[in-house]
Amino acid sequence: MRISAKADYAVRAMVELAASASEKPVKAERLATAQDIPLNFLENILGELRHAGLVRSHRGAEGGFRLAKDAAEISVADVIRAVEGPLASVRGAPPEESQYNGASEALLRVWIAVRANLRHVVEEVTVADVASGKLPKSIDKLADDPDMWVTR
Amino acid sequence: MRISAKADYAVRAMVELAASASEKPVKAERLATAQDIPLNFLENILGELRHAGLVRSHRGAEGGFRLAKDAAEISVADVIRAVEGPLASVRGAPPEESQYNGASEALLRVWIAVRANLRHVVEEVTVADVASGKLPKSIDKLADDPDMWVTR
DNA sequence: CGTGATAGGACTTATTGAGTGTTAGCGCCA
DNA sequence: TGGCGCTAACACTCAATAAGTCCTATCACG
Repeated sequence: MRISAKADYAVRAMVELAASASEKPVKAERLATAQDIPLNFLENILGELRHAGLVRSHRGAEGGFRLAKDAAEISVADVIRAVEGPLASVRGAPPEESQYNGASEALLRVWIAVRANLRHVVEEVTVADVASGKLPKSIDKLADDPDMWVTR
Repeated sequence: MRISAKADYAVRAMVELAASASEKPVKAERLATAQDIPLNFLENILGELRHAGLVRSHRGAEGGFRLAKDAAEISVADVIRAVEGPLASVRGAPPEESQYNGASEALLRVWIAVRANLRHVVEEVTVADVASGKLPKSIDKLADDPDMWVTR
């Protein structure tokens, strides 16, 4: 039920990369200062993103990172999965692996529904959407409800 | 993005309490065996639920726990908040407290949308719903999509 | 008054988030 | 062509939190 710092940083770094979209690689340090992320921690994250095939890296003086594919092809969910593993796990494992006895049998369906709603958001929004500031209509609609801006 | 063991256990304990709905209090040990929860950890959780005013406890030979109010008046969100604090935080703080620079400005709206969709599920489902196995239609609809049952 | 139950800490242990330091590869330039 | 400054890559530490255990006081009822 919480979005980790790692996931937040990873998405922000990807968005920044998308915004600096040229053929020249972007240095990790520039990403760090632009998005206010601890540099060393960011390098860790970039390593995982590279491992997942979301970014390409280049060493040397003119080195840095660039997106491995078009920003519009990368969803927020892809980024989160790359650094955090599966979305919406229960006790660290996929919901369907848990055993629910008797009275709480229906709880599994609740967790599945939570996951479904979560996916609807993060799978639909792409890195390019965030970078351009233009979110899909259905997402904007959710975020426009003033009730959702209060902490409860 | 994960449901903690504590939250899962707490909801299951509440559901079990709702299902054993008589005037007699239910002993912690019975809840533990029925829902397969470590007894000592469960006692911790029940303490927090009591503190939040969701359950009433009774000591002594005929003691145990019972719901403090009607099961239909208690949402899953209430239970989770009692043991975990606010739903859907970003880096441990409410999303609206984070600062998003430049390119990632729209990201805040994404996290708000995530929170909104999360709330729609857990605020709507009550402990009574789960105990009876009859979830609200909108939730059932989400859980019926076979796509949502695969881990991705 | 004694049995059986909750109350509620204090105390391990494991996991993971967060951050640091070191190593090794690349490209330029002398 | 050989070294030097730049970069990513990787291994590692530290801290916080989650998960689970254990112990002792306290209370209620028969």
